[in-house]
Amino acid sequence: MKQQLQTLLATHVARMIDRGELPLAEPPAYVIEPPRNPEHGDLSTNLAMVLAKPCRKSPLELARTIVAALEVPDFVERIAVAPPGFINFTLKSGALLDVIADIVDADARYGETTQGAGSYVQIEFVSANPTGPLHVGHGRGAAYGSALTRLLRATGARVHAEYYVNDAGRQMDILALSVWLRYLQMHGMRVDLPDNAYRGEYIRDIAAALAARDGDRHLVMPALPDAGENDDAEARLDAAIAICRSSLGEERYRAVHAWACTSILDGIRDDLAAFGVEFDQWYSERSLSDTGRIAAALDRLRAHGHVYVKDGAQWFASSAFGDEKDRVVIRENGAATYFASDIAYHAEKFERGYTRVLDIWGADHHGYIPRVKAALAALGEDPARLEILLVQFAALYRGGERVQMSTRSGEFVTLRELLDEVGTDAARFFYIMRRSDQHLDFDLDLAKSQSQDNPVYYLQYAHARICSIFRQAGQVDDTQLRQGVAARARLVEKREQALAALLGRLPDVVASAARDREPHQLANYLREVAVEFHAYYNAHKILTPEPGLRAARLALCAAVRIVLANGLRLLGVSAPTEM
RNA sequence: GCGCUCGUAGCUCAGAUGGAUAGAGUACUGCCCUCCGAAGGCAGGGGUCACAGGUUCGAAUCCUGUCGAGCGCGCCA
Repeated sequence: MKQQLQTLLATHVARMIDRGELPLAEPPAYVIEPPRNPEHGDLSTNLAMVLAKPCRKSPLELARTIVAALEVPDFVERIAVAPPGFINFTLKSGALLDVIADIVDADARYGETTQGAGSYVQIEFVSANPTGPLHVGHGRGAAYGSALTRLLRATGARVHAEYYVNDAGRQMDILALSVWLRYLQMHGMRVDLPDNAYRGEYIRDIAAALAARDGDRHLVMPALPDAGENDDAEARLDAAIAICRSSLGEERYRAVHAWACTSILDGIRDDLAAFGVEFDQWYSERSLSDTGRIAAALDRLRAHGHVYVKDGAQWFASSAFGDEKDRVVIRENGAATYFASDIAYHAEKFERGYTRVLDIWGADHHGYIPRVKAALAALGEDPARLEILLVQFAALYRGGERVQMSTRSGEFVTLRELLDEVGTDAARFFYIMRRSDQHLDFDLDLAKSQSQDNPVYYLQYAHARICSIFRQAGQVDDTQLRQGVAARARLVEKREQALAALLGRLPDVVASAARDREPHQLANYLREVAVEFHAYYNAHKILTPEPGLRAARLALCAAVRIVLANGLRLLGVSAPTEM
């Protein structure tokens, strides 16, 4: 109905433009949406007010002119003009209830649209360094990216979800060193772990598993440097890595390195699977250099004249493309920087032919955006095709105090711990119910000990309650459900009309949440549906003795259940039939 | 210092490409199970939308400034 009104108004406006009644070449941007106050009708448009300025007429007068020339569709009860110039449509009550038939017909597919059809989207998220288990900070990006993937697919888009694995670089060397030192300790050697190495308990587990697999094959006396040799802790760490490499030899070092990496990656995969997050591809950073993609990307930049040498290093002239300064891509020691990998990775993404590339990053990386966009521009690509979505890290609170987290020190709450405590459903919903680009205070005590208060239970309860009603009602087969749908005109109560109107919004909400990259819009909407349903349930008896009314109400309940189930599924939250 | 993101009820947050009387959860108070699930419902108080200007029919929303908060500014990843 909304769409019919949209086309009606659109053709009307087009006609006015053709006749020269409007001093415009293109139709203006107006909206048609349900007004906040239901007393103003079922749908409302600001068309006249938007036209007022270019027409130099009063919006009220303009609205009257438009309405007078508008033919009233058969599903509209009346059209009213209200100050300062709204045009309000009140639908016939039967028309509002038609959505129940649509919902029951579409069933699991209700909420899907075609606005994203033909688009091919790549979405990269989480991409946490495999140097330790995922913690609760990563959970937010995981929940967000996963929900967004589902939302985009619901609009008909093809979506390729990807995890970029940082399996190269210094962090991984530190990890390998940390595992090796624990391994040595396990074999009775008296070696110390540097403070800035990875000290989490999981390092011991990996070392133990390495010992179980390889025995004492990596048992070599290291020559660790004295603490006093160098004042800089990071430099001492690099020296330790060098000693680790030379002590083990390249082959054994690679074995330890690979073991550490895959061990942690396996854990991350398991955690994400338990969290309901799936990827189509795990893209290895190491593969970029192995396949020569980094060199190729830098060659492309060089060919365009955007790379120069200074102080022995190679620089990309990113400041010519809006970045605040130029960036090193090849260090003086000949090693490529992380940024160089990222250039190659994004160049490769663009070559794959996506209509849209989405990166979901922690907000602390926001300063990184200009240089990546600059690189794409320098490569001759359109940076606007890359959309970088920032997720603020959740600030953790325990006992009213902020929890400081550090992967290296091993002091953090893992995603796995969170899932064990509150479950996947509560955790996912907790993350998604707020805008992801805003700071989030994650109260662990609340999430863990008082999980009853978590809003997700409110939604799931509504779903379970409906399922319970159907159990009470006995066998309601497809034929009976259709009879109830056919009898929907019996639903004359205000709450029934309001509920039906609300259910009709799901496709719009899904489309809007996908378009704005804001899954929380759907979470808020579902809460509204649950509120409306619980209120309805308390006000009116569903299972009345009167068969026709009872069937109609059951049909409405079935529609609510479908909306809740579909919406929750898009957020990655289960819809239990009983709790 | 520069840049990015913000500032809405006691607390945590919504507010749909600017719309009609700014909402919810929570907390507090009082009601509602002989009746389909009380993990629920109903009712109540609580606001100078940080502050000051500007844009226009209309601003929490857009622009400028001030104050305040978080984050970022490496040949780290």
